[in-house]
Amino acid sequence: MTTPQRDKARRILKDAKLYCTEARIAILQVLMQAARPLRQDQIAERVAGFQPAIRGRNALDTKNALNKVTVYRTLESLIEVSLVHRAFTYQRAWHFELADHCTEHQCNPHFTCTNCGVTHCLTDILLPMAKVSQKGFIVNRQQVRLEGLCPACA
Amino acid sequence: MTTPQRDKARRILKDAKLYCTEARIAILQVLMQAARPLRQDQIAERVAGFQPAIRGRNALDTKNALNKVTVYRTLESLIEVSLVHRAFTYQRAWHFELADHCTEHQCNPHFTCTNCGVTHCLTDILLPMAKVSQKGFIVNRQQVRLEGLCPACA
DNA sequence: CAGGATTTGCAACGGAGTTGCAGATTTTTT
DNA sequence: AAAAAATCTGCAACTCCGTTGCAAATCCTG
Repeated sequence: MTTPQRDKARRILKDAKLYCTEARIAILQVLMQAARPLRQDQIAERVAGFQPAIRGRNALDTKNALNKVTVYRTLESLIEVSLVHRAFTYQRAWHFELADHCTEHQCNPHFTCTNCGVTHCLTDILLPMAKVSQKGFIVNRQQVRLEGLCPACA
Repeated sequence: MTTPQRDKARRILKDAKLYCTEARIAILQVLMQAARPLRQDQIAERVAGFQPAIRGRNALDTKNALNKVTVYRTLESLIEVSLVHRAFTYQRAWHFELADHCTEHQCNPHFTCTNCGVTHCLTDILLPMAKVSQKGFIVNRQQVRLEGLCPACA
């Protein structure tokens, strides 16, 4: 099975010097298609819906799902090579997204709707970096979290 | 036992229409004395060191400590009346501080040292509120998280 | 395609937040 | 001041999620 997107995922992984495993390819594709940061379980869920069956011990499983530990470690490896990063939300579980529009230093604000709970990455804003005048602090990273109502719930 | 600070704590609780319990008084005092956001266990630890013994089932306990559930619910009640709020850190456990310098809408950035792990509330800065131009988002709250090296570790 | 390097799944653990409930405290009423 | 009502506290037990150990499966390289 080969599709343009799948090939792209493979290339990305190759460039990052990571094994091209089905799990990584699938998760990367899910993130490429995602419009917003996703939780691990949401990622697993979407992977399960994928066409090319993930070959693994449970390949024949109707759900075709990845183990949560696998998702966890896969994301870990993707984060390590800076392809993915954790979004910074009001919710308890971590959210993940491609590190596309963001630098290590600063990334777009993450907005969480207090009504529906969905988190969005607001790619059109970037707050200025904080200028810390207090003695001796060295800031390496800044993240902004917003809370309110999303268009659908407002 | 009565001290100015203790009396102040009582008054605050009274004004907030909360029962003046030993747990609330003690925790409020700990937060008033704290220079930075604290985790629940840190709060419990400090309460345990307090002079006026917390009268409770375990009053004679050498540790004179509060149950974590009590700390949890006490903080919850203090948050509900806006006396306290959760700081927004890079660590997994929540941190609490008096809602002194902050409004519900916007609070000072929280800085976490990547070396020693300590979190500070940088009271001298306030980033402008994000202007969300994306269609239809209503922002009610903004929080900023900073990461880097604190003066002691730099 | 064999063999070593990595990854995956399972099971089991860990930290931190939560809940139910009975008994203890605080406040209010009498 | 005592009794009643309202609220809190501690205990035990649970949930959610992230994390680790280890053996089996998969991926890459020669």
